[in-house]
Amino acid sequence: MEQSPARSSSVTVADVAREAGVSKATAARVLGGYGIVSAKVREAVKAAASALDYRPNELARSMTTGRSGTIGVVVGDIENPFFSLAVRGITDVARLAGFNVILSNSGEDVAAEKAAIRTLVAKRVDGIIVSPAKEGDVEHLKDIERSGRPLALLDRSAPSLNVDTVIADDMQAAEGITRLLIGRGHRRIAYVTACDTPDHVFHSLDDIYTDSVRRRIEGHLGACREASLTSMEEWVRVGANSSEATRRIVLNMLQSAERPSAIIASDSVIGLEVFKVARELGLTLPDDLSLVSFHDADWTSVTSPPVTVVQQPVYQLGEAAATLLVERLNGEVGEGRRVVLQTRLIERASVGAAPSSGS
Amino acid sequence: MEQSPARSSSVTVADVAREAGVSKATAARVLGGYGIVSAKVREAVKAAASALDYRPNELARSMTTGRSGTIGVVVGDIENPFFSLAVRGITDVARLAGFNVILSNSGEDVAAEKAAIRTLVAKRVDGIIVSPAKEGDVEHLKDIERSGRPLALLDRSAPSLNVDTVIADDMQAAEGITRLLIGRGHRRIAYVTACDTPDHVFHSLDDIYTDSVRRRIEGHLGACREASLTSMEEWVRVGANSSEATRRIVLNMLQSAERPSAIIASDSVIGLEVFKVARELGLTLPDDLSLVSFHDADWTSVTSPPVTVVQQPVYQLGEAAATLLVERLNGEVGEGRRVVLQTRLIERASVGAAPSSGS
DNA sequence: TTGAAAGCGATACCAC
DNA sequence: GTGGTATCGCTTTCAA
Repeated sequence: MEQSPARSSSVTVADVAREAGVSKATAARVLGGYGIVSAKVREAVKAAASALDYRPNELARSMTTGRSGTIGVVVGDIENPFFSLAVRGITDVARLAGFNVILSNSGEDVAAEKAAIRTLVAKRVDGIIVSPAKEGDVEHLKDIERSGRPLALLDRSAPSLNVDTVIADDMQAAEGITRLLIGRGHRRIAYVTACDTPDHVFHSLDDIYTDSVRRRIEGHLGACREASLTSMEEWVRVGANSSEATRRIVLNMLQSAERPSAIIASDSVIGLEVFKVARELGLTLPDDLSLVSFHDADWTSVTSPPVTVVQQPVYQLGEAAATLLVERLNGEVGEGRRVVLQTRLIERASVGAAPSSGS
Repeated sequence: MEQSPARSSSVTVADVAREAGVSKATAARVLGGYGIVSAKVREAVKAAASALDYRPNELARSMTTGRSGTIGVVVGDIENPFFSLAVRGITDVARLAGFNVILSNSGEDVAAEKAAIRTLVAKRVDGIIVSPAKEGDVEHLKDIERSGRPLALLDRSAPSLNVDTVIADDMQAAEGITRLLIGRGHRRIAYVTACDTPDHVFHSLDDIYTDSVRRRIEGHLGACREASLTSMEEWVRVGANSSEATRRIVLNMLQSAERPSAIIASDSVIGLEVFKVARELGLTLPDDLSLVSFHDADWTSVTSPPVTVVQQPVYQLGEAAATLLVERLNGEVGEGRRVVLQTRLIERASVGAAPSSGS
């Protein structure tokens, strides 16, 4: 017992075959679970395998079969509850379908995303799911297709890519929020997002390279136009990509002479920061400031007041992306499919009427 | 351009070698970045490689070198902010050290954990980090060691395993909390944890198979004994492993005749549920109920009142585990090391004096 | 410095 | 049914 081989085992099919007194091919058949073998031989091989403590080498198997049983996932930040929930959806589906997941963080940086994908392809993953940092910069994603591997896009589409894509109806959601706010009398509505521009100022939609973010701003501005509100672009704030940056942006806005009466947060991490800053400044929600956030994060329902949010089907987003990918892996062919999941506005108590002093 | 090979590339070193007019071995040397090659030949090979759009096959490389450049991570639930933050710490360190991460969810189920580890070993990951579901059931973890791969334990130790382990000082943390509560006059202090027992009732410490949880309860009960409080075991509630279960347990306790005046939540997911139930029942924190939660989750600081928590160095826990593992991978040998990271009590406003009606 | 050839551990094709 | 053997793409002696 004591002398169990401390050295890496490396018991191979050949060893098992020898022990069982059969050929390597036969042993491989039972160990690999393919081909036809007599019951008697099968038992003998199995016995030999467990006696030797045989461990299959997936690497070798992958090399001959061409399938690694692994899918690669590249997201912006696994620490963000949005992505960790989506990843949970992906891993659940993957496991059920017999796949493992290699997870990479891009930090929303295209260079890192590129490197991650290069590695994933080198590792011969069977397929890849990515949440592209920039919809315009997708040459590396086309490479995936060229390598013959299926690709699925999560939460963000890329117009130039004809691949399976799963997104939420961000535009309608944003429209809905903005209409709600306008209906309550708000005119000075700020939109805060993590996406950044070179000069950290929003000029036009063309500045926004992250698809889901652009669709949201598009919906928001559309609803504004619809209500004949002009120059609302000035109220769009970009660059909230860390809690410090968000804090700075929000503080700045809220302390200026003409401060917004309502803020839309593009994700729950931003929403949380807005909530903190507002409280720090002694602003009362919703009397002094209205707040709506994307993503029904756990905390949004326990604050005082609880926060009105856009509930996104995050887990399902991951599930759907993984499902589409697995279907491709199982032979599905044809045009890239586009799945749009519905969001739902959950009205809580962070939205109130605009102060009458306004416009 | 149009006729770029749609078929899986499969440009191999042999192809590059041919194109460059050198031997396979030479081409492999420059492509693999090892051995000595003349500058001239190196350039020729590189040119040929990019002309052919050569993509290395890590699988084949791994098979000969024996290293896959991958580490496996098995956690209870990536969706839990505790683990997603720890995983972020792991992936950051791994990436810097040149490793990828294969992520598996065990769902705190030993069978799933076993299966995940089996797969990971089959895939020949270089090392594994796991947060064992049960400290007693670790035969499969010993297997990892037997396979010659380093193993590191995250957040939970296993006495029978002499491997690198990174944990927080849960026992002291729990002691601190309980002393604080007792000092404020509390006598009916409930402890709610996700860990379950066969009959869903806590009898003794031996029931608790998850190391970190046991250390916490141990600290808690120790502080109780210290203050001559007896039968505090009756106030320990197990089985809060889903929001529904937690809700049921907490509702039950809080609606009983003799309800606790303070609750300790073993993680932030439980803490959130306690908060929700308390509010639902119209209980005011901290007047009607005091609450302390483990894990300084984002929401704990924005509630009214904000919640007193044990701040755990979660990201650092992941970082440290990955660092220890990488060191092993780089040749470090010897006894398993044990790293204990300090926690810190963040006093906010969810703890108050016990109602005078008590004992 | 470069080349030829032997593995690594499985699968798969083709006879028997 | 079972066995022999080429093969996958790369690394790694060992000679030249």
